[in-house]
Amino acid sequence: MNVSKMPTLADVGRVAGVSRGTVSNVFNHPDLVRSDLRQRVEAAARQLGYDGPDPRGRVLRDGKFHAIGLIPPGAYAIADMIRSPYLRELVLGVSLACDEAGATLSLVNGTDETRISTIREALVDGFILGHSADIELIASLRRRRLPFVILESDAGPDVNSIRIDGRSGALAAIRHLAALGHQRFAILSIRRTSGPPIVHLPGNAPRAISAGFQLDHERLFGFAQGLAELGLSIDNVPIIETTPGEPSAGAVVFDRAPQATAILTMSDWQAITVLDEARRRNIKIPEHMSVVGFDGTAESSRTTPPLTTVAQDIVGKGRLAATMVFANGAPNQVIIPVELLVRGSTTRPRG
Amino acid sequence: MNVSKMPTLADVGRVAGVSRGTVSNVFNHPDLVRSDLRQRVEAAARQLGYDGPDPRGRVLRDGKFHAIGLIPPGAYAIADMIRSPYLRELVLGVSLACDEAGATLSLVNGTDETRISTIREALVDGFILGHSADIELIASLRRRRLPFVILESDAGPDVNSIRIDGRSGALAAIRHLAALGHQRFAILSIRRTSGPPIVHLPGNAPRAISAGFQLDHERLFGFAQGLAELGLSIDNVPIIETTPGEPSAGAVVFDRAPQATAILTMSDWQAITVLDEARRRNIKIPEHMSVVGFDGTAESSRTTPPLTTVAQDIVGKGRLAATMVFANGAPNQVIIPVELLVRGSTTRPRG
DNA sequence: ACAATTTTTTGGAGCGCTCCAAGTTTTTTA
DNA sequence: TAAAAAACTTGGAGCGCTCCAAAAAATTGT
Repeated sequence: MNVSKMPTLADVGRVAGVSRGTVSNVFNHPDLVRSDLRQRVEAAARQLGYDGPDPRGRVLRDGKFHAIGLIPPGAYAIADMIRSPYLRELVLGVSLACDEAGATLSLVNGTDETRISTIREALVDGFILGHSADIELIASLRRRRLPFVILESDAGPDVNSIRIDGRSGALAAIRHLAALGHQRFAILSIRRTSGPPIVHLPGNAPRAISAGFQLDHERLFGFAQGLAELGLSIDNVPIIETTPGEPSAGAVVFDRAPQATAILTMSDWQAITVLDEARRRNIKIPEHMSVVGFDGTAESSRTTPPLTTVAQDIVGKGRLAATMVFANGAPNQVIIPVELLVRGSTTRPRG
Repeated sequence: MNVSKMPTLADVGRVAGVSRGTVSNVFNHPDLVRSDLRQRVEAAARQLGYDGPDPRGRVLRDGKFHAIGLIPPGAYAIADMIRSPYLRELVLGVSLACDEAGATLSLVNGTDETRISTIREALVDGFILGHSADIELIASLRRRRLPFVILESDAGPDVNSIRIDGRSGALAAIRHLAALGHQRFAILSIRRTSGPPIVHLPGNAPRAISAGFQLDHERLFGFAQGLAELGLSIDNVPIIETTPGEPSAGAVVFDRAPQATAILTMSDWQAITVLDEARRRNIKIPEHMSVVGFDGTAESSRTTPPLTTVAQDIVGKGRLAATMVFANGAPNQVIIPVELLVRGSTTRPRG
């Protein structure tokens, strides 16, 4: 369309009768330029339709993009980012820190296959990596030699990571249910790969629930500990792995674990699907079934009934992650505390 | 941290004993390079820890960022992007098109004040502008001479825009309610500035509802037309302007327009707040009150009851917008059709 | 009025890359 | 085997910018 080349600093300088450097100063350090010259330059810029230094040149010269890349977990790229209440708040936190730092937030897209090349070419100064941190991804991040932070996945002492204390949270959830008198549980865990829910019922020993995220393992460990305090074994608790956002998660748990009086989940998102399914089946929550979420998202307080959930400061986590990337300091592993919010979705079991 | 400079094409060339150009070819046009040389170069790259051409250099040379900037409407920047069901689907659509084009999606942040400078400096090849297209913003987009598309706001024949046929949608909504026998309506419109809901009751003439978005005006026009067909004037219908996401929208409409039997909204998001408030007040939807949403978001089908709503292809709109930016062709104004989805939130009025 | 000091302006260097015309080597053809 | 054709490699140019040391201009002090 626009065949006419964009004017450059040099063009403006030529028209104003000053050097490139002075024009640059007018835009970047106006206080260094005498005011009459400054006005001449500004007039020339206006005349040429020059709107300030082109970011392309600046990028090369400064070596900085002033942008941060957010790599979503899982295979669904930005779709999940949008659909998951947890990820939404995370994005919000990251974006707030970016705002404050005058940086831009780039959503790094692509499937598992293209993601590595995307990482190599993304126009960012650092990355925040969602919770599916596989070896190859981390290797490619290292090669790029940019600061990065991994969430909910500990990649060792030489890598920045931020995690919640998922184990304590899970433990607190079980203790809360135990105190209410629950004895029969079901757990909704996260399936890493796509596909229908995977159902692990007691007796299907040995149960291979090792393919998930580190996030799950930690929480399952907490559940196991809590169950042990009750004299129960997690091996006798049905565990159902569902893909994030899988709408049938609720249906599967009601169908396959009908004896449970309380359902523990890995996210508010999952818990919400359970609530939805319960409504569909006319199962009253919490009277017929207690449900515990995870994350403490804004959504969790708006459901009917409001969710009892293991809350974390998600926005703060996103903020902190971005801040760590910007700071680019020594590797650090942060653990964020969690808090069990007891709300309306849990009560004593019937009967 | 990393004091050692990153290796460059030239460094790799030096080690491999070839020229810069050949190394560049190895990474960008490997078929042009004899295989023995290619392997030598690859070995040298590996040895130096060179992970491919630095995007910074490429940006300047190619003049392209391969990225698109999404400027959210309103003052809340990315927060709204995350909270609004409509914007979420829009982001999804844009991101899908970006994926296909191998481009990155940048969320252009900043408040109204900083947005102009952000536009000047964003590392993108074009913009998609949410529905709050003010003159100054458009002027600054023009100055940058990058392709851009405006959504839900017609800025004239020399600017790309995509809009839904909001008037027809609004008309269809009224006709549907009229066919059910409704006579008394209330309208939830969108307040452009922040603050509590603004209530326009009949009699408060002249009603100054002119400060909103073009989006609203069109729909209000459609409502007015439909009301006229019923022999009614929109001047006798309460109109309440609420900020997007305002949780009290529902409360205000029930308090201030108690005589209505049907509530028309500008978004599913608003309609959902009405549903929430109704539940809180034990007002049965649709038995006690009919509610119509706008947008046809995924959320609208999951509410209880599912929303009757004026649906548009939001994901497709985002996709199209991105495609138009990438194509950078002659200015074009697209109007997307809408479809009234009649679901559970509307029925004949009581009595 | 002139030197010393301060303020302002200049233009070379270089950020890392890719294109491309020209040069070099290898392969094919007669 | 030499010339013609094809395949491959080279390195200069230049993308637009900002830094910075040095030059130039303006101001101050005596």
